[in-house]
Amino acid sequence: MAGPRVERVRRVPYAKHAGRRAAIVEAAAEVFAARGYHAGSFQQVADRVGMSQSSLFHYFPTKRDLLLAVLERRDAVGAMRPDRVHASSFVDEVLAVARANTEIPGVIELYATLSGEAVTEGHPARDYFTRRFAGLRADFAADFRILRELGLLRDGVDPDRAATSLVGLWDGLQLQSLLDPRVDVVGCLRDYLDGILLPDPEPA
Amino acid sequence: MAGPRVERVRRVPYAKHAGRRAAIVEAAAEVFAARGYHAGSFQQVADRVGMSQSSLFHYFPTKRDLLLAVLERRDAVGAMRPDRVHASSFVDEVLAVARANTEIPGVIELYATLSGEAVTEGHPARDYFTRRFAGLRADFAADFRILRELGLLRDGVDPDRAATSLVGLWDGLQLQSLLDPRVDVVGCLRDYLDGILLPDPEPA
DNA sequence: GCAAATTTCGAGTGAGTACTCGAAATCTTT
DNA sequence: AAAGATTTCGAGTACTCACTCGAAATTTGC
Repeated sequence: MAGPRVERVRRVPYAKHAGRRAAIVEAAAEVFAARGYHAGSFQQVADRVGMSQSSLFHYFPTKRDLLLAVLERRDAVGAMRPDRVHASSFVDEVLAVARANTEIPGVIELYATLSGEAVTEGHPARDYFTRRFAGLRADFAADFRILRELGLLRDGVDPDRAATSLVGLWDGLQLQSLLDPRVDVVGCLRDYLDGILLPDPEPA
Repeated sequence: MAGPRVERVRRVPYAKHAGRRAAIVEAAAEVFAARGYHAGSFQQVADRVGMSQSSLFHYFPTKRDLLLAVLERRDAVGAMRPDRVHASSFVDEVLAVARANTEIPGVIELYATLSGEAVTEGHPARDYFTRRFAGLRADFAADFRILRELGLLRDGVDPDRAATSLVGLWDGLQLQSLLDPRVDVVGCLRDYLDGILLPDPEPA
């Protein structure tokens, strides 16, 4: 009797696949950062990565898929929090991330450009940014609650509102810094945090 | 002898002109607010105002011109500061403007959408937003300096940095509020101002 | 009421868009 | 090396874009 008909499904895609895909996502991130989602085109991404437009469609069937891949990758990269060990405090950690963002070119542009576009009708990244902002607010609110437990939060400061403000301030400062590099994102963030937090009790 | 050849230049355009133009600008503001500059089209504006696309070109020779007219109009409308008389303080005035923006639909969308797009390469509104942010920072910095003179600014608060932060916070909060209406723009702004200003000295 | 200026529009134009398709080239496994 | 799967690309599709042009309809000044 004949063996069972086996659907041969490729388990490992060709070796090139992952590398090509990564190159495309990176090129797309650059294009979207510089021109925005709507104004950036498949052709521009193809040119930058050195492939034909139709080859791109082999990896990403729609422009929307390409955008979502870009956002996913950024999350993955951003998840590697810098120097959590060396950060001596919550403030240090926030400022370290802010400083890292200003130093890696393209990150701020990407988020500033896309978050603005994302509020338009039916934009594919709208959901992503809604979740992202909500997540950041929740994370910071939790941090502030812990700080309050530790007696490090100034009286009368509401953790949820402070979290919302911190996220807003951060984003707004980054946008300004794109139009005028003299804007000091890190300095202003430090001012804000200094204003709502109490100094560490000096070890006698 | 014949009279001098007079170049007849129309001084007053046809009566319809101003009204039509205003209607177009308003329709364009709605389109740009909902879809952004690049994604919004002449056709959409024409449909909304009930004219043919080619008629629009009679009033605005390029899309860029239309965008600049929209931004100019918003400045003109915004220049009518609400209730400067009834504002009992700097804080009240800022919060009144913030509240007004949240209540007039379309204003926040327009600025959030366009300011994000404006940081992209060669965007026609880039210059506008650069100037606008710089102007707001200068205005608020001047206000904070006056408040310091009056002894109403908390010690250690730098007027310039506070102005930059206020503008950033305001913008960032508005963006968040578009994606989640529960975000309390006015409340967070009040929190911030309360944090850097001193309470009025009670009249004994 | 008449001539001139303005306003309106239908019908394009060329360029660019996301995306499809079929077949050639390349890679993997056997 | 042969067979099968994957990757690549050239050519094309249907569509939308900002914008042009020439001529008809309308408004204005006289």
